[in-house]
Amino acid sequence: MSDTKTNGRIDVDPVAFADRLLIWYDRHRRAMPWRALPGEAPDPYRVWLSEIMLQQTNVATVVPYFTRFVERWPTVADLAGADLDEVLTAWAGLGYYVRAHSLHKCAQVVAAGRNGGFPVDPAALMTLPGIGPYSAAAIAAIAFGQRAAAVDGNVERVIARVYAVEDPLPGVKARLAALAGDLVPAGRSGDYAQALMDLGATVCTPRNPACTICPLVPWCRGCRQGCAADLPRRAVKAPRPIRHGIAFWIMRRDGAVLLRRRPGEGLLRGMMEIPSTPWRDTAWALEEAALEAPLPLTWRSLPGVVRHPFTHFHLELTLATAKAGVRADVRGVWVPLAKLEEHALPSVMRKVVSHALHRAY
DNA sequence: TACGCGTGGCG
DNA sequence: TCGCCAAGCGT
Repeated sequence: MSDTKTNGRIDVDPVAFADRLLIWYDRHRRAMPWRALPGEAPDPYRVWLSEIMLQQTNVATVVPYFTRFVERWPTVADLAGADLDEVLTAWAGLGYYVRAHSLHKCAQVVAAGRNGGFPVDPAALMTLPGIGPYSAAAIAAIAFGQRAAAVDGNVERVIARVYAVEDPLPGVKARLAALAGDLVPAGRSGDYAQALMDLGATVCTPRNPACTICPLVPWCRGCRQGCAADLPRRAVKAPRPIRHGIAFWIMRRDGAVLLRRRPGEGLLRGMMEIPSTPWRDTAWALEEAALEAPLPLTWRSLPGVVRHPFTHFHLELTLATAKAGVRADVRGVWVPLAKLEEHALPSVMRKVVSHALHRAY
């Protein structure tokens, strides 16, 4: 037996656990643009940038964004010197846009600091915008070799299975973090953090975990009990309501379309949008919606609906279109069709553009 | 503590 | 098609 039950708690030997995991990691290490090669010193700027982008976001999605960012802004000082709107435009499509605001702010704080570099320990990192408990620990471990437990969704899942924790998330978060903290080895902290996350992403997956090839099987109570795939348990979530709106696709005679910037707080903060009615629980009639339009024009409904799922509601947008004169005076910015990509349009608004272009004529 | 905050992939 | 889930943070 590799573990013993004591006081209802499984006792895992941390040294053997970490050794086995690191051997697996050395064999299966996946190259990623922000990862240093073995023996190479990591770049804290790239580690930080990747960790912010990877918050609730898959590796495959992040890679092209990360590459564009470091090509355009190779150092934290470069990023600090960029305009916020440039950063928002480069971030467009990645989601959770408050991260882009925090990223820019954090770069400015760090670049203006005494040594122009990132702080080294988790507590100091936590004081920076956009860096919470997970990111602070991950950056400290990966960039600076500190012994810190980076506990993300992957690690929570692995730990819940190893210890067969039946209590549901999010209530059990603190306990999982404590268990994870007890297992962090003294050496190779960065490799250990990345190994545990890689294992969660590729072997100890949410559904159909590959227990037959898992290096942690000797210690995994969830696997032995056959309940690994059911863990971690989660509290039931409230159903997402549907909200409705009408978006106004306004084409000027010279071929430009009206965009406007969303407020600096709330959903899609600071991003550009096709103007629309407020998004509410009931559908809009066109005559009623016209009162919310940026200009008093003659509207025509386009067939079809643009659907987009947000975290806490589903949006259904229909489109109304109209033509405006070149002298139309309105709050917003007129953008030629060919230049829409140069603006910070979130995915839902790209869907609106696509829908309008396919249905308008 | 619980909620607001995007998007894409997968079964 | 749909619900779940992802290298979470801020309030």
